[in-house]
Amino acid sequence: MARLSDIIEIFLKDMLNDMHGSVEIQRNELAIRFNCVPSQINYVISTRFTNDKGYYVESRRGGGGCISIRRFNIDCAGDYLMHIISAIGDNLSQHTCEVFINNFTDYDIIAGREASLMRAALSDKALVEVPMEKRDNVRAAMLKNMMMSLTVL
Amino acid sequence: MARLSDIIEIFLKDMLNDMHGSVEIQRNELAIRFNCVPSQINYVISTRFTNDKGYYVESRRGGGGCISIRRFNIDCAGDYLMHIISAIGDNLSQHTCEVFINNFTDYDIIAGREASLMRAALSDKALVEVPMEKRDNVRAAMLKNMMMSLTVL
DNA sequence: GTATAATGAAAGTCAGAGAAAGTCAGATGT
DNA sequence: ACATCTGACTTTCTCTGACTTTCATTATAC
Repeated sequence: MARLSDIIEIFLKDMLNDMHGSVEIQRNELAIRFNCVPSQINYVISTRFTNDKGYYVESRRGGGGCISIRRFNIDCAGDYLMHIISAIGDNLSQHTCEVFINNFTDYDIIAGREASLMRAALSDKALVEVPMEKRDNVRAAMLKNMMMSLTVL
Repeated sequence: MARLSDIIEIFLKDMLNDMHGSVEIQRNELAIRFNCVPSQINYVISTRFTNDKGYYVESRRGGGGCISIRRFNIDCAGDYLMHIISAIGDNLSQHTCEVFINNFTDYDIIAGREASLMRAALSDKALVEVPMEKRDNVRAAMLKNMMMSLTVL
């Protein structure tokens, strides 16, 4: 929507695509371009370009400082998947699942319909009959299992 | 007669028709337009745009937040799917799921990868933590939910 | 000439304000 | 009785500004 954060996020992601997954920006410059306070840039980065969304961010302060954003290179989807699978713990909230699934689509590991299927399977609605205290546990097992099934194909 | 909820319901459904089954609204804006409290919108949505009436509702809070309503696509692959969905009972063994999934692939309703995702999600392995007596029940809910999600896009 | 101090130009942090939507119990209407 | 409506309160997300930290460059001291 008209959220500044979303606009900046898209701007940076487009930039990343153009630059093959690695950009360097100046915080103040970007803030001026989008007519906001510099710390807004930090907000966008810390909410949208986190480590577990597949980004690596570095920065340098002082004169001529800058922020560099790199996207993990996942040319081998299988490796990435295995990495994720092992990183998934034993409990996953519906919300955390969403984050994972969105990443997978961002990285073209799964298609839109596949994402809907996964969301549908993992939703609280589908799992309503599973006792609360087991639900996040079941979700973790399901997500792992589903991701596994993709590495085989 | 002419209850506000009905008026808002009709308004939203007209909007859905105009927008090919998918709208985004702002709760407060709508409340102002109909001169009611914002929570009235929640009431309308929760009573009229439920999942089993064929709608998907999502929302985002915070500045620039919104509510999005999508209608299942009942005409395309929909009729057949809806038929299938209603044919699925309340209990499904892993084996029965297999049969369904194989049928879906045979009739080109789902692709190969989609089938493996579904098998993975519905397998006994993924659902091992779900108590035995609930498992077939959960499976039915999951399969229905997954098939539903396909009718949207 | 080298070492240190001062200056300025970045980026970082964090708490708080603001802007939505969600919840729920109770009042009201039919 | 049941559906509808309201308002107070909660939660989540976004945005801002004051203040801090870090770095590079330039000026000063020896």
